[in-house]
Amino acid sequence: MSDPRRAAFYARPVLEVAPDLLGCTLRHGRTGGRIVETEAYHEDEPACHAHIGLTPRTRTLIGPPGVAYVYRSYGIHALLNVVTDHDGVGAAVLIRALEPLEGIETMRSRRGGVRDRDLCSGPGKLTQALGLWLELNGSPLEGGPIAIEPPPPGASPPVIVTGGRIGITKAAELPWRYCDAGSTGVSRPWPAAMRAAR
DNA sequence: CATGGGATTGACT
DNA sequence: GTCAATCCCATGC
Repeated sequence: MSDPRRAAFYARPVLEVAPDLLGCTLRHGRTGGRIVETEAYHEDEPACHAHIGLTPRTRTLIGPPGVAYVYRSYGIHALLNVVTDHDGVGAAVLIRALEPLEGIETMRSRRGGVRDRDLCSGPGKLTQALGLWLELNGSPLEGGPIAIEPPPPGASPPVIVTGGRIGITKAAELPWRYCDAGSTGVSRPWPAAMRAAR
């Protein structure tokens, strides 16, 4: 099961889905990029929003898989997750970085003059570059405005390295961050295994 | 009803 | 390296 266009792709444990998304193409409108960094979150560990149970905020996260969970971070940024596992289990993959592929001019105008390599090199950056906002919370990833597709034919497969998750204070020791060591688009700081591989 | 804390980023020293 | 911006929502009184 490696085709994200099939619903069963998302109805799996989050630790399987998170690495499988590396190399796939994320699209919104005429903008899109190759997913090069993800993180897994699960209700059993305290860094996950769903750890506290069902609230208005966590309804999407705990609901059926295969939809987008978009929330506001630090009052400023929108962060994109894909919901995984079964209905009733709070688990999702945070999309942390892309390598820009399509609609680069549009991304540049939305991102205000940063270097091309920084257009999507962070979870808040990529939502801005793709024009993803909070209204897309709950959108299906099949037949909706957001699409995730398998790697294009001939694309080099991701070199997957893992590390601790970024920017959290709880359960940061879990190695649930997945990066493509072959990409320069990964957000800082790079995991130790990735620095060693370069 | 008041308060506090982020799954971040960009500007500045 | 430090730090402020900014707002939703969970929590506590």
